[in-house]
Amino acid sequence: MYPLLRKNLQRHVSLDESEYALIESKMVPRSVARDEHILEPGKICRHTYFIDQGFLRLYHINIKGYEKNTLFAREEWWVSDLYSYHAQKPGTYFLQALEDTNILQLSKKDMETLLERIPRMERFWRILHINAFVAQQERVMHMISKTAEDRYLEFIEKYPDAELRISQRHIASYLGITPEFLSKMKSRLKS
Amino acid sequence: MYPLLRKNLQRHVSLDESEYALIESKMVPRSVARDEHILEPGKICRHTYFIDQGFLRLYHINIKGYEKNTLFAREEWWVSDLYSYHAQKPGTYFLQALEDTNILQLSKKDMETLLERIPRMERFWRILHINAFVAQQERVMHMISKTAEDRYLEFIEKYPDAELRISQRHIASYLGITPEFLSKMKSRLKS
DNA sequence: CGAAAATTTGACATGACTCAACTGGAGTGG
DNA sequence: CCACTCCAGTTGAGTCATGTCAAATTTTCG
Repeated sequence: MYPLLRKNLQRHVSLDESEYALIESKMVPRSVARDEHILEPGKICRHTYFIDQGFLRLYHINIKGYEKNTLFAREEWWVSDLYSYHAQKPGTYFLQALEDTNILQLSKKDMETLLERIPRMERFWRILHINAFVAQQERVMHMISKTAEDRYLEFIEKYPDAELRISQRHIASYLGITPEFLSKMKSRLKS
Repeated sequence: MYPLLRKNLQRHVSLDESEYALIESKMVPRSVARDEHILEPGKICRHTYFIDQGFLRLYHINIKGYEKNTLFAREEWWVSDLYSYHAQKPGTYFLQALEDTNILQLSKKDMETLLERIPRMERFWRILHINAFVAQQERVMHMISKTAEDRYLEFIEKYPDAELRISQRHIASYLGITPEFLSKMKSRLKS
């Protein structure tokens, strides 16, 4: 049914057919138009999302009123406002589609069911969150020890298609710099 | 045996006596002198550590040769070079005691055993890593959207005892600024 | 007490931001 | 097919936040 989802699950755990079927039965497909918001601050994040096709950004608005991208998510990524989802309390993030996107959503309640009925799912989520934590930790490390230029170069190396799919101002916001400064950096790099 | 460990486990899962006993049997106490290193880059992180008493820092050395603190860990925290521990590949971090410290260490192999014999442990680690991820994500958010001064004020509010236990240059490194600049900021804040 | 390390202070340098003007597509409607 | 608007991106001048380096001072600890 959802080959990309299977592939993703198989990365970390092996499941039998009936387990796959159960998981797939809980995943609700949904299509989201470009620019549409899936999540807004103050609301409780009731689902976690698996991206089958497309591109999302998780962002917040800082004290000065600027949008700041916390995280991009592409095909085969899971995304949600994890605090809000886990605690079922109002969240702080926006989640928005940057392209027309197809997601599979899993409610908190169905997640609990899956965790009860398929114990290996605990393992899957544990590993997923370990990886997510490691990635965030690395990003913190880069923020505190690298210059904006290094961070940019690393970003385009790590996500080679990013410049095609994400506008420059979103990349700048992700890197923690202004779009103007990114533009200047790029022209400096070219020469 | 280890009341703090029990308290920590109870935060997220409920276990029976025999399960506690099994867990405690795998935790190996170890004391670490101030300034001693538990972990160094290039080595495989073979244990995860629970801090019973004391204070550690996880840090790395950046391209310019400066130490950069990625994370502080105090009593009741679990810490390791998570990537290295999980993948059992050479890591990139130093882990060092900032005070005389008592830790309980759990080897990767014993961890696997615990996960097999106490399925609820998967849940425990999943939740722990969700929380860790959320905390790191928040830190990234602060790095990209707040000034150094705001980050400092937030830091001392969040860790009121930090200034007593951690030297200023370590705090500066954690915040991503130089010790000199932190010093200037503090004198500005006083007036 | 004395040496080494941590912190403070100051002068100067630079990375990164702000604001405003300009350029150059990508739609949209006539 | 043109004129128009609307963004995103570029460029430049001036400014502010933070870094660098070196010297002075204080604290820590053997």
